[in-house]
Amino acid sequence: MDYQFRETEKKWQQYWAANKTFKVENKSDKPKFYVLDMFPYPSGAGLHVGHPLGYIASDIYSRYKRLKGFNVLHPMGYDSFGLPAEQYAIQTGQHPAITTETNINRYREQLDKMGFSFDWDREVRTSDPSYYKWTQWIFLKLFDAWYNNKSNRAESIDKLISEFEKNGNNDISAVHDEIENFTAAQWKNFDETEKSRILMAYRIAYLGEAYVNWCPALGTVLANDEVKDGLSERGGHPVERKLMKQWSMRITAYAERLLQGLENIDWSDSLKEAQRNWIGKSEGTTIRFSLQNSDDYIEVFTTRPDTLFGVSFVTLAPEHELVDKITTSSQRAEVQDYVTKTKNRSERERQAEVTRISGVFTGSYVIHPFTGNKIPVWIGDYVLAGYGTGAVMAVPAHDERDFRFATHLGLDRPQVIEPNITHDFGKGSWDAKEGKLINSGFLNDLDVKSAISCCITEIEKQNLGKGKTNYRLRDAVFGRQRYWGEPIPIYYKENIPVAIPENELPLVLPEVDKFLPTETGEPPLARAKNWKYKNLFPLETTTMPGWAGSSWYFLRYMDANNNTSFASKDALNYWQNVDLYIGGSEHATGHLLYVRFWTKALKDLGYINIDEPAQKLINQGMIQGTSCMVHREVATNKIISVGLKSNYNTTLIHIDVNLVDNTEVDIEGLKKWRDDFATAEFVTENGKLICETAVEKMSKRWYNVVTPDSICEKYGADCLRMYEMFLGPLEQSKPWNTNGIAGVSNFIRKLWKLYHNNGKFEVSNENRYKGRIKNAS
RNA sequence: ACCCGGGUGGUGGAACUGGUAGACACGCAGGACUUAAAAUCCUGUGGACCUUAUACGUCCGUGCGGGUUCGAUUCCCGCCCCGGGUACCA
Repeated sequence: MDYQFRETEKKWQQYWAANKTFKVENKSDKPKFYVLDMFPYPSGAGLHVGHPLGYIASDIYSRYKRLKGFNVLHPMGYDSFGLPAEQYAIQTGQHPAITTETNINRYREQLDKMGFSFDWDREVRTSDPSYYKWTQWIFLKLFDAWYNNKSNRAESIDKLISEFEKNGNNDISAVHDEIENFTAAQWKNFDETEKSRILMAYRIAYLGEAYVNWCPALGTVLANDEVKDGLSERGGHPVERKLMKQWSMRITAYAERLLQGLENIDWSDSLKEAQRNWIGKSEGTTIRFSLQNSDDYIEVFTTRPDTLFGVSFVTLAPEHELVDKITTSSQRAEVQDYVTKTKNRSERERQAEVTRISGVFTGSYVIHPFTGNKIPVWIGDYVLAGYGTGAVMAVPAHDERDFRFATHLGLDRPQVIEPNITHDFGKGSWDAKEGKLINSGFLNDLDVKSAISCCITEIEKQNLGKGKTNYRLRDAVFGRQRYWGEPIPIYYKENIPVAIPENELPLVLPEVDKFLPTETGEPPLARAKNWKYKNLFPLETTTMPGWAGSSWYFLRYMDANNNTSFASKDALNYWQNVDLYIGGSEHATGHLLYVRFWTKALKDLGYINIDEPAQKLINQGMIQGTSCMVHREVATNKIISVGLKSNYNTTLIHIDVNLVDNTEVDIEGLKKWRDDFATAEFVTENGKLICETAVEKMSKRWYNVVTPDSICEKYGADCLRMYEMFLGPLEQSKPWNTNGIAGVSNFIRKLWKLYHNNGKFEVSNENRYKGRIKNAS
């Protein structure tokens, strides 16, 4: 008799569920251990075999830790707000809540089959009002907070207001948007609108302005992904870069702490490196270039003030606010033409296509602060509005992008650094921070490093600018022009944004007739009947982004059913933070930065006492699909086995990977699978049709999706779990290939047989080898 | 374009700090057992050459091209290909 995995697995899965074997308490004499998986977005396609890889690893570790005497928190839930459900709703009219519920049920069924030891009593769903109530609550806490540079933490906005009342904002050192100075007396005289505007410049969750890809025809904002050559991918409508009011999060206030915090956590070096690069700390200085015949100036940020004497032009981003102002009448037509063309290309395209250099002269000049020379001001789309000041001082001899721009447009490339090795300045720039300064006035003969500090000192002395640390990290836009997300708990009283009192949360997502923007381009929530606070004040119509709910879910698991707080103090104190976090590396700079940010902010405000969400993190690799393709003769319906393909002129057709055993195609199955194969003629080798294989992303499109259910059905959950672990190092990406699974299945059967005789469990102390092997011990 | 990974037999992969490349396993082939099959056990298994066949032996081989070294999968330089990310996919 063989191992009957179906009965055995079913029996134990039912036992675990009935006895709540994996339910965990928030109190225990045992030491705690928190093992967390990145929770899934419940998509309509269900789980494929790639998804559970991390769950299997974490489940094994959880079980191990339990056996080692730990009280293990190992929960699971769903990141259930998101675009696909909304997109589906737009197409079918089906409410996203219904699709989401269906998908979750399917996920749960699949997860249960795999025998995970989750404590399902702690399940969370980000789209559930009992959950997003607290997401909204956290939003309000961040709305009522500002970042005090003196204490280096977020503090309550009340403290800031009382400081304004006492001393105005002169003594305040905060991370904030640009704001004029005012005294206590002035503050007291400001009206509500003015006070609101000023406070908004300080709040951590704030209504600010940000550039977005606005598509008037679709009435919505698009991701860079959805924009191609200034047109929307869907429909091909024009898209414009537009400065729009947007709820945002002042994550930049935490740039330095997010950087420093990496030192104390056990995450992979590559992941830390990715976060460091994303934060992009660079030290340099601002410099103002006065415009000729004008009081205006252009401010640039540079990390290379040593090359200041090598500036041969200044380049503005097409979106720069001065573009319109400084363009001379003779250049106006050309500039306008260029600006409309380029500023609507996505940032991605602008950076990616370095071969497509373009720029246009504004007609204006700035004055070099040290030489007094006239320097032309250009517009170029390689300069991004969102980074630094949206303007660069171009030093073509010592910056590669400036070099390309200058060469293309025939501009000067004055050399100011003499490299210590020979370098052909006709062929490229010398970017290295090495060499001796020449042609640089007071900087001559200095090495690069001393020149940098010397120049900053001089710039500050002459009040031309200020030494500054710049971060590439930008504040995170927090509003989305979408339906299926958390409503932002804000209403407008005479255009002043006001927080909804926290005891009135949750602000529940309203019903709408269609999941589309209104005719006037307002987000879908504007369609809701009477979307007003107290029937009077209009409510915010944008919703929160996908990362809102996932930025704190690890805390909710600690006390998932708490109605009076996001989690009790006791639970928070007991569980602290995640000991082992497993998830995909695609979240390296999104989710994993945001969750660290919220953790630090919540700590500052006194709600938790941990500084980092996860002590150890492992990125499981992605499991790719193995696609199968058959050869079909061009213009006929002959399917050719691989070995014979050289006799024919063929194209490759993807076929369902489930119809293939190794590389042999199940012809009868193929005929049933799609009509065009039913009538096809098959040219086989020894009666077999052999196909080609290729490694591709696992996706419906390539017919290479293998579901865990089908594997569990055929081989059992233990076999699936063991096989996935056997596939190779957890961190590495690897293609799924069902071929090897028989070996694991055999192993499990052998193991079972070792302890069973005629289907009965049998273990004895007798020496199995007694009398069979000489000198057996 | 930029940032982070990866590329080793038919397959998954191993090789620790520069020291016998291919551990371990899957698959495949041959054999034993069996009426037969399954299961189990044993043997072989990077490629080419030499050889009747073995043994012995020779050459090539870790994406490509160079370099450093007595010695390179490992270190350096320059490329190619694949995956992920690039801020409104999650």
